[in-house]
Amino acid sequence: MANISDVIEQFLVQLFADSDNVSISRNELANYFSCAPSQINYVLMTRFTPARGYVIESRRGGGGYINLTRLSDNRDKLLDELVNIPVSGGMTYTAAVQILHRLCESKILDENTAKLIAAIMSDKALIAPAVVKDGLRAGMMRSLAAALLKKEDKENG
Amino acid sequence: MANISDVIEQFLVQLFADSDNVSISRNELANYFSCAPSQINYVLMTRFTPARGYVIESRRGGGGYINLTRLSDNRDKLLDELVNIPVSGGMTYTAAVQILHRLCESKILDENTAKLIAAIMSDKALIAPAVVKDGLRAGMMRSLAAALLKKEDKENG
DNA sequence: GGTCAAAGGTCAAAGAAAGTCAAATAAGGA
DNA sequence: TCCTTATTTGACTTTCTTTGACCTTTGACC
Repeated sequence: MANISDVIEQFLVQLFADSDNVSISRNELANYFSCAPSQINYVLMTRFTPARGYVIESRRGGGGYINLTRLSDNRDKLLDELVNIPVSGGMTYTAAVQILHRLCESKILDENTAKLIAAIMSDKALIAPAVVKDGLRAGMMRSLAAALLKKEDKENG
Repeated sequence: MANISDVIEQFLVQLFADSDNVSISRNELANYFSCAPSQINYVLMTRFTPARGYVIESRRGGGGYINLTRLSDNRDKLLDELVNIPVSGGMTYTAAVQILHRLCESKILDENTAKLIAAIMSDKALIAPAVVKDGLRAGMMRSLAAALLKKEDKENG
């Protein structure tokens, strides 16, 4: 445990003792640990991933911040998978619709919302060369899963 | 919430609690918040935009003022506009979020759905060269609007 | 009508965060 | 040892905010 990354990780984990939501300033933290600011990004990227049940939001500029949310551990299996889906694999429109359907069955989405999302992910909506559409959809589905995980979590206390 | 802009925004939003019309004096406000007068313009320009459903009128000179009006949206007009939005114009993520916000205010979307859609339209979700993301979002928003219109249609027989 | 002070408007530079990326280094395993 | 993977650093970028200098419009007063 001699490396800074692990120390910073532990520090952050402790901040989660009180709450499931932690807000930090990248520069402050870097300063506190006397490391490069980008080291913070490294820690977040490798340890506070959606795969491990964290969602990160941030904002630049004056008054900027990084916000970490911890998700509860009884997450939906499907969402967990989706959040990690490799973009390189791509996702056809048909596959996306099937996934949306499954999410409806699990009551994670309602039909209405699923329809809207399907529209947004349709070939018609995605104005780009055909070859990249599948990749786009995969990325979109991943973000959707992350957002759903966060929502699910909030609802389940 | 460490930045003044957000604080001023909140202050103004509260003024809208009573009425859809708010009149302010730029200098007074700047003085009240101990900031440069042009800071007020910045807040107005970034937060009280037409995309969010606000209209601003102002007058210079002695007895000058800035008048903010919050529009109650005409649902169908908003969707009609969106359906026809030119993709070539593109749409930044910020603009997209503002539009989603308006759709919520018009009860066309609920907050939850809006958040999900925002996630799908985020820069992170759209894995593509930066230059094409705005065009993609415009296309996605258009499809969303079309889907919403269809839904409304069905609901209204 | 001309002058002037009182507003508000514009714009660009500086400042404040956070993000990205790649090179350099360290740690582990075959 | 040699190769692979993980960490550390730092230069550079992007985004958002703050500030200030200068511009334009308006109305009051002579």
